[in-house]
Amino acid sequence: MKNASIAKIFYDVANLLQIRGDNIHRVLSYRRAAETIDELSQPLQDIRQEGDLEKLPGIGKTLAEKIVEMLDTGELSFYNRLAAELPVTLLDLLNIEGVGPKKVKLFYDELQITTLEELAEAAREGKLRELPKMGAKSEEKILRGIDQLQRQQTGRHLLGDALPLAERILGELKQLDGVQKAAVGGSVRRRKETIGDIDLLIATDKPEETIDYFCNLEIAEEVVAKGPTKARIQLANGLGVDLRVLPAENWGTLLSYFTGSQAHNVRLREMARKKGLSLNEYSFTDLDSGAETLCPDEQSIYQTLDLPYIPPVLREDRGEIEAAQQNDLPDLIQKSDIVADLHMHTTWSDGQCSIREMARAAVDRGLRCICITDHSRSLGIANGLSIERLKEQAAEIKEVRKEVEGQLLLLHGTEMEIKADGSLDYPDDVLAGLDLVIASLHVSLNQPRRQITERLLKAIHNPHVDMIAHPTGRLLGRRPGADLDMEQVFQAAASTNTILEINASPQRLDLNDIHIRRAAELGIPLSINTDAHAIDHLDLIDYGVAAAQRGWLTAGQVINCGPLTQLEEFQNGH
DNA sequence: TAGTAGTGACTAACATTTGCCCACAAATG
Repeated sequence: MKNASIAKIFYDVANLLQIRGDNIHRVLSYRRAAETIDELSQPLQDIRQEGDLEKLPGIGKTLAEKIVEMLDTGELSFYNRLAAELPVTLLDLLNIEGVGPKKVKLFYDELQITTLEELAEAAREGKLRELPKMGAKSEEKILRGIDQLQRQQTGRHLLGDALPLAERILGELKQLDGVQKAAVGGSVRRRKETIGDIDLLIATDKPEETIDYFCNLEIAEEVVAKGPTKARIQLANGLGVDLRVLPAENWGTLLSYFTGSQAHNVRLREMARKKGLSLNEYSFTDLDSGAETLCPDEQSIYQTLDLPYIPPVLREDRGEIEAAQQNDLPDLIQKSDIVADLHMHTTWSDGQCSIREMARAAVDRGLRCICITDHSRSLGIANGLSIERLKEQAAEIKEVRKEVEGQLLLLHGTEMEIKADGSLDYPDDVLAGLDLVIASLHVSLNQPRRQITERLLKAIHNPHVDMIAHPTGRLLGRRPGADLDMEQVFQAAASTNTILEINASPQRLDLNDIHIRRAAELGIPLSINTDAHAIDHLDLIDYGVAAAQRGWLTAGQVINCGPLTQLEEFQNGH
């Protein structure tokens, strides 16, 4: 049984217990365990074999036993008992905006409602308004919520879509009279690969005008909530946008609160309480005297808690608080550290620009080195290069190289197919003539775990292969990526000193943050590349850098960081 | 339920706003 399925069952158990009205600590325990499992980089089966299940945070004797049961039998008897008691379709109702465990229980107890359809019907017939604490407005809201759910508009959105949108809206609000500070918060500020909604923060002395303006934005399809300090709108694409407005004196606490993550905030607030303080989005309050301390910036919050500043990308309660306490936070890689982009395409295969155009664009962006890596012959759909055309391309690269000499190191490589049978697309003697060989999986990504893992390991062990691009092949929100045994992949990459790519394309971000961190722990060389198919794509490097930061990387762990010596040393070693 | 105490019991819980119905549930980080 896979980690994700086990986590799902724990989430379901937590929700069923909550609907049943069970002890909240019990509920939170299951939820915490599910979150822990979701973030693991290794299969639970492996951890179990090491006997380390109970070492995982939030997992003790009872939950470890339940994990073992699921690994062995594929099911959980405790869950089955709960499911016999309460219909599992009740869990679907929790996905409706405005419906939580208490309402679900109310609908079930009073009207025997168990499914979305039954709830919608009861709402249309006006039965819900008869229930205590319900009314006509709640009924309408539930119908809207169900409609939205059925139009599939509640999923997560790509950071690559949300970030530009957030900055555009913020840019407009910044122009308003009275606005002193403005920022994007939430998971967008933390640069999570996907985001649930956009959070915007404004410090102003004219809150009412700001909120009115926000609620009347052209793109606002619906105003979901509107109060004196807070408003929420919904856009046509289903994306929710929250705005929180406070005076500038509350800026630090506001920004911190609205940046999250929730888990990080809870940790900070617990620490505050241990110091006899209460922390909220307005200030610190002394629990004895009631005296308030304002924080004009985030630094002063961490200072009050005796911590160094923790950058937003790390605020996930994945050990950053402990690291901060020991003054052991990583010196995170920055975009300015990147001097090379080692994976990009041209019109020779499926790119939109010539070698010359890509080279000039790289120079314009201050890069010192790029590698042209068009697709190989078997990827016909992308106009992959035959051996003959690869040689012709080498000649053109030689020409352009002269033009940019002194400004840019122009390398000639390939993004070579690892074919479905595990063989490589070019023979060794061809590979030997290239500056950099990237190997990639594009086809037959659905092969069973053992087969596709073996296929990738074979490529890693080929002495000519320098790098594996977008290792899992996932496309965010579209396909999950190959079912690889990542631990085996990491061990092989570590032993052969093969680079693993952090593909910066917002659709991929592959490796992900958790895998990045694990790979770096094992000393595997990493490379952040754009996989650009056009000049503009070179700018997507920001997303790759953000992913690397979320994986706790320093510049020293990334091969395409300056000076170029790191790269040269690597090449000499291969 | 997990963790810490010390082998059966106790404690742990962040803090807010909004909507909507009339005191609370849901949602936000």
